Amino acid sequence: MKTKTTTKAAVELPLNTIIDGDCIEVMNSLPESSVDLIFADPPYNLQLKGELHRPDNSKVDAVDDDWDQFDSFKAYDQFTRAWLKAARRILKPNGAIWVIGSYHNVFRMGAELQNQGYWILNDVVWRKSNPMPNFRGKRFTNAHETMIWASKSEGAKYTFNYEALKALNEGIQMRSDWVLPICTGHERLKDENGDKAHPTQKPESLLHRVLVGSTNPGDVILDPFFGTGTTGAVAKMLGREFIGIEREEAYRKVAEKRIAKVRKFDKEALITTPSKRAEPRVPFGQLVERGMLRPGEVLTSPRGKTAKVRADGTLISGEARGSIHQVGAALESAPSCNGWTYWHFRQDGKKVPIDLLRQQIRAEMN
Amino acid sequence: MKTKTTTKAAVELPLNTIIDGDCIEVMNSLPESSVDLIFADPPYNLQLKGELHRPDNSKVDAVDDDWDQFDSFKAYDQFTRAWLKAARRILKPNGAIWVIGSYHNVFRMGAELQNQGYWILNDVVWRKSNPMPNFRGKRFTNAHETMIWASKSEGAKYTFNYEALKALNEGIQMRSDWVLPICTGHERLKDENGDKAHPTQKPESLLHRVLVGSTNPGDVILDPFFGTGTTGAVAKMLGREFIGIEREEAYRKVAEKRIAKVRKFDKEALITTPSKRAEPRVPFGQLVERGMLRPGEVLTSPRGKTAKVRADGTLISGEARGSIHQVGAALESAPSCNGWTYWHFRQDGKKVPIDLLRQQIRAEMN
DNA sequence: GATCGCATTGAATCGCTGA
DNA sequence: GTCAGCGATTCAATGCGAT
Repeated sequence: MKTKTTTKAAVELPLNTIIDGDCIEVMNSLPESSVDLIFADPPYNLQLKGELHRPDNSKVDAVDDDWDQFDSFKAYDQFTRAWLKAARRILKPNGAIWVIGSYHNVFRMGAELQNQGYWILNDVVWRKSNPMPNFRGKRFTNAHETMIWASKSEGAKYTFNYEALKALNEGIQMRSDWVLPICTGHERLKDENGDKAHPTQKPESLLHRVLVGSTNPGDVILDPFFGTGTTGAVAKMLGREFIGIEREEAYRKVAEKRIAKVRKFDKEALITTPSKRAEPRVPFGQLVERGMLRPGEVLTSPRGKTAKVRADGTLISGEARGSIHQVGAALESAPSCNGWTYWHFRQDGKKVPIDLLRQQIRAEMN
Repeated sequence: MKTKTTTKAAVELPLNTIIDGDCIEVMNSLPESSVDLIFADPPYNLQLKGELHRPDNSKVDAVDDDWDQFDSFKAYDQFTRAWLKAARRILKPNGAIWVIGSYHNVFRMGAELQNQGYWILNDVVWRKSNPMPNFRGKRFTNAHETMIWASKSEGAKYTFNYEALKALNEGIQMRSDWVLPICTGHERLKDENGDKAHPTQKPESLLHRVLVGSTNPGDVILDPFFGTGTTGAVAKMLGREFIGIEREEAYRKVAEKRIAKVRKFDKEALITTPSKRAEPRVPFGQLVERGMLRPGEVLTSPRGKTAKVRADGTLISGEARGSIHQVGAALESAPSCNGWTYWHFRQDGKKVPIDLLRQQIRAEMN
């Protein structure tokens, strides 16, 4: 059943295309539970009243000048509710969403995400290394934007490439604040007049980190506010599939040209540092069966506890007997214990963790 | 009229005291338009499930206090609406509010601030220099909290001491992200058992920046969730008046004792923001994210060894894979290797060390 | 006395798999 | 559906005791 859904979706989805239209209508036309990740950078300018929609998809009257602040928040909330709902329908159960915004709109998006049952995993701050200064000196330099990362629901098994992100950060786990420059220079797309093609083009570095961290090669990434296609460009580089939705023809044109020029990184470069959780399981008993450890042999802990190996791959130490993990936990009075790194054996006069033997077996398996 | 109000308030307000009671009731009993600034650190509504252990099996002492428990988002919203409304009534027309929270509650607070007509001036990110890591490797390190700074209404003449903040920041305009350490060491208040007196004590450096930036000497600052009184302590140091509201007797006692010890204008007691002029760390992965080096690109060593760049900022060369330093060391059979000077890339037909790219990034950051 | 190393700790929505 | 067992997982700072 699961396979069928996946296949069906893969066939029907308009992969690696930019769809013209209103993002809510387009998303509603796509099959449900078909997308791995959504990255959304919605408009937040309240002047764009004409782009707002009521929940029934009718357009809000743009000519109405009598809106007070409350009315405009209300309209913005309706718009937010509608597109987040459409987005949630097409997300796979283990899919996730990223939204980005500033203080003008991010609080309303965050609250609505929670209201709809999305489960917030982190809020991530994009700290701009070269923001525009506040010229009037009346406020703090607006030097960051906020992203929210959420799974479709509580308890969902979202993708998180912990080791790859840690590698990107030179061995230290990635934090919720990312220091990256804004999009300038030759990366910044220009129109035929030489003006910037899009007012809020996001840097590719931002998407690189998002996609390396929360998708796998081959995943389908949808961007309902595609703009000039940063999401698509980075997805293509990284060997992911994308679907873009954009209603402005000028943006679609720029994006298409841009993505056509992008070259996918070669396969070897796309393989990132794997998670240990994904490695094949090796029962401790196999070390005994293979004679790497002999029944009766004594294992030691870092702090000098000892246990004896038994023929069935269990350990015995005083009253405690059981798996390498159980006996380790019992001796340390700990809630749990990783026996693979806890127990050591003697090799060439040195104490070596038994995990080394497991690694040997795993190497043979490849 | 304005003068009269101010005088009246000054007479009636219970300045520099900690009031016992529910903050909503107490605020409703105070005269309207009488307070210059409100700083609020409300319960975050954390929803913790089981216990959490560090990798060394020690147990994390989590925030599981009764005052942080709410039945639902609806209940939390109701609470938020009520205290923000009470706060707004007692604010002077040109007064302002700061609230602080995490992704669990800050979106709901921000949206409600806007709904009530407060006017958001900035969201400010407190980037913690020493946050608690993510122990299970399932998310990003939760390394920041968010503050929202808002005036009572649009167009109000709020206080902003631009020059003072610029001076605090070594002559550079203050940004919306502040790097400050969490509250530890001697500043962290302990109870009679030597345990932390409050689970979420804020650092004085944070309040110092808030009060220097958005109040003047003599201003009245109210904190409806006073806790152990960081707001009061810093207000006293800086020659401001405070009003604290706190319903837990234990916290009030600690706060009173603490504030009694504080000396006004004691230069030595003033918190100097640590000026970190050390060279910022630049992970190699950032060169890849930023497109300065592309996945698949080949780096060379002075003696002709080669390695390929991968998307997660690691290198691969034959069997060796890992950081620029690890792979360099492996190829040279050396105990260590500075990958920044060891590895070169081609630029204009010449071989250039990748350290040049790091220097470019650092130059941008200053 | 200075230095080194080890233990402690902080607003946290912190597994997965197979029987 | 539940439940038990395997086994993966941490950074910066402070403070204390040993050298």
